[in-house]
Amino acid sequence: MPELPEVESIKRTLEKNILKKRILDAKIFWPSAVISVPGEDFVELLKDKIIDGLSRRGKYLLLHLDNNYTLIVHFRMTGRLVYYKEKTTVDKHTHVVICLEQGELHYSDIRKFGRIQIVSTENIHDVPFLAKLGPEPLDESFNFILLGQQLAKKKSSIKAALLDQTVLAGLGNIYTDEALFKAGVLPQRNIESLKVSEIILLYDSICEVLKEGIKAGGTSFRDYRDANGNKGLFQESLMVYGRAGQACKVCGQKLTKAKVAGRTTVYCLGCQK
DNA sequence: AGTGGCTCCTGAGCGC
DNA sequence: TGCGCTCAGGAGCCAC
Repeated sequence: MPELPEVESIKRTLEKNILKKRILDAKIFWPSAVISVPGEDFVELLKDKIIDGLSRRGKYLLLHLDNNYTLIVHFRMTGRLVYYKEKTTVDKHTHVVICLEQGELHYSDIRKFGRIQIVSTENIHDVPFLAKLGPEPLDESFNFILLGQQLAKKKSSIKAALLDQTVLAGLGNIYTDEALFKAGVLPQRNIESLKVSEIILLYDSICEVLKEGIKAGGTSFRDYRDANGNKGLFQESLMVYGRAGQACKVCGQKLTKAKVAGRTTVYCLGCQK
């Protein structure tokens, strides 16, 4: 499930292959996967355009085209964007193929939650989900004071707040559980109960797990692949996510599993307070 | 404003 | 072997 480190890894592997390449055509196999500009044809907006740049905002990947349009890709659970040097056959989960002057870009998604949207670049800040996104945790301008201010807007559990993309952009279930473990904070804790020292620890932990995730090329728990079709390695470094019932790698205590903020959550009662 | 439930989807894993 | 069930979940939406 692509979160910030996975989308960043896709962006980095994609940059090497598709930057400055011209789009010749696009084929849509499952129309619900794409959202066009009202009154415009998705494929026509792509044809003959050059991919001028790539960026990432939270869990969204942005492909900037030279006609002042931007493709926004949200992978949700099982979305993939893979570059192939040669023409490649599609499978039943391939929803969009973007044909480049050299190679093809395949968008596939088993669970069909993801979407590719094209918007006019000048209106990009009006796109609701982008406009509402909270700060980028790895931006230089982000710090523990800003984290504290963002958290103070909420009155929920710390886990629910960290998953809220308007509080902070890019965290999903995996990195939230990992950051909370590293910070020694229980996911059910109410935000108001957090001490400044814990906010600082949380800030450091969020940055660390995200950076380690990027360094490892993301987490391939099940479906995630980068733009070259390769798995990430961070799943080998996970301390709690997916390890319910197993021994804590730090204290040896059996890890606890519970529903917090409607999500499966794993934590250590020995290490997290 | 918060939570919980529903929705969109498919595949894995399980019991029988 | 295969059926039916449960679970996984990002995020928008709605009811309470």
